[in-house]
Amino acid sequence: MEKLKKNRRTYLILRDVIAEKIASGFYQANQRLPSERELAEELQTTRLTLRDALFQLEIEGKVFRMDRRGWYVSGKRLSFDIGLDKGFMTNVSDQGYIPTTELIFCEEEAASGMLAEALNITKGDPVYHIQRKRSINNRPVLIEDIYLDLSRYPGLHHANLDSSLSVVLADIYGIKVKYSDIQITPIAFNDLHAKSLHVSPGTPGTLITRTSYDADCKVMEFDQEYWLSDVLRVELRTSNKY
Amino acid sequence: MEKLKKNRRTYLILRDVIAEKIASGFYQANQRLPSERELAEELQTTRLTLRDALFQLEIEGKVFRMDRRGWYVSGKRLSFDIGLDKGFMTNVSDQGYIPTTELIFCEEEAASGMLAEALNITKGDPVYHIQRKRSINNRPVLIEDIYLDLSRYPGLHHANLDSSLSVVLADIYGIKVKYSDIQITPIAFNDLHAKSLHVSPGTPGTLITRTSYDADCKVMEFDQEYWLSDVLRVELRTSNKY
DNA sequence: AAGTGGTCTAGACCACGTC
DNA sequence: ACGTGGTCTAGACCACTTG
Repeated sequence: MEKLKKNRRTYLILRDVIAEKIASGFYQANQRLPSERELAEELQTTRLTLRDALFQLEIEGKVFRMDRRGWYVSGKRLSFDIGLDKGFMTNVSDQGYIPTTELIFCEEEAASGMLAEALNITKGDPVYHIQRKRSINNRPVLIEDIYLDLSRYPGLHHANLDSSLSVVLADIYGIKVKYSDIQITPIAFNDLHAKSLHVSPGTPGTLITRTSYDADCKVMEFDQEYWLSDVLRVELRTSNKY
Repeated sequence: MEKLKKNRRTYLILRDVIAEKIASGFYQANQRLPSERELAEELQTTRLTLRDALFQLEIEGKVFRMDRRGWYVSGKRLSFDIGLDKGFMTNVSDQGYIPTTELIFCEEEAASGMLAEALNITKGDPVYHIQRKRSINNRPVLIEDIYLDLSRYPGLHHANLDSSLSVVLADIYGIKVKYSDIQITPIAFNDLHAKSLHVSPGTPGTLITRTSYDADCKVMEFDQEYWLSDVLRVELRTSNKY
């Protein structure tokens, strides 16, 4: 590797060099890259400049980090059709990946003002808060917070929450989603959520917020999904309004 | 400003200090922050660490950069309801901001393979390519590429493309959008698009791709919008499927 | 012309993951 | 215990924007 020019966007050149090695298959999907010090030496540059190049590739979704574990080559993005209510597990396995869900906690708590508004209840009312971590091929890719109006779902504590919640609500309570209001916001992971996903605080994320309504147009659940941006592509078809 | 501890995520502390000054109104929306060197001195740190803090705030959407011009405090995000086909101009002005559109170019070109597929025509067929830059309160926030099957829209060259394209298509050709297929993908700005928006290459962006269909379910247009992530929140309601 | 942000150098120590 | 990535220092020059 010959010496590159100084002070002239070296990191963009390095970015392209590494991107090319990924495109050509020299580095394979999900493979760990050599250590930063090795790569920097191989490319005749400093660690700092090399890291700039890797950050670029990270934002582009071509590599990802596991905090303090190293850099890995990203796989294909998950295509997430938000109009179908397919659920995470089905959606991921349909695309040939292995999904897993881990329940982090579920507990009763008093509704905050924001939650009360979202669930259309009174502040301080009991809500059921479920937090789950979901992975694709063993890589954690999203943290999900689900909030339910506890008075609507007596005995929910006993249900198995590792799989699809909508199946549970349909089977036990006979309640199905009619439609949902959804917000998609680009965000940065905060320190807590970042830690859960083994990434650095500030990693680019996509927050998908969903308020689901049942056949009576009553709020069924309020849901916040914090996705790592590089794994995701959202798809949808607008409804026909004519 | 007292001296902070070494080697201990100083930049996260600095991030919070600056975020607090923004939240408290000490720094107002759209105001330019002091120069990096000034801020670093004021906060008793190095420019590099200070920049780490600013990058964090950038990913969080709390500040933004104009390339080589400095750091600015972000305003409220634009809420973009993707189900309504309100159009950029109306949408922005409804939320109290001033929208502008600048035509960068429009030209006839031969369809690439990808385009031919999207427009359901044959590779090499003539397409009309329109590129526009759109701004909110004078800040450029998105680059838009529109592709049209030229054989469907004879004489399109003469139309005024500064305003709404859908209005043009409806008024002149009597064609209206029935539904659209949409993809939302987190991306990084490439060097070209970054330059157009006065941001650095690699700035986080959101690509919204839209294929619009008319009443006969024929493709009307294919559209790629490259948004700066920090200005945007996408909203939608899933269609009722029961 | 001055000042700014953008990039880069050549180191260093720390906390954590892995063995 | 070792190596890794994460963070930080104290500079420097360049390209560009602004006055």
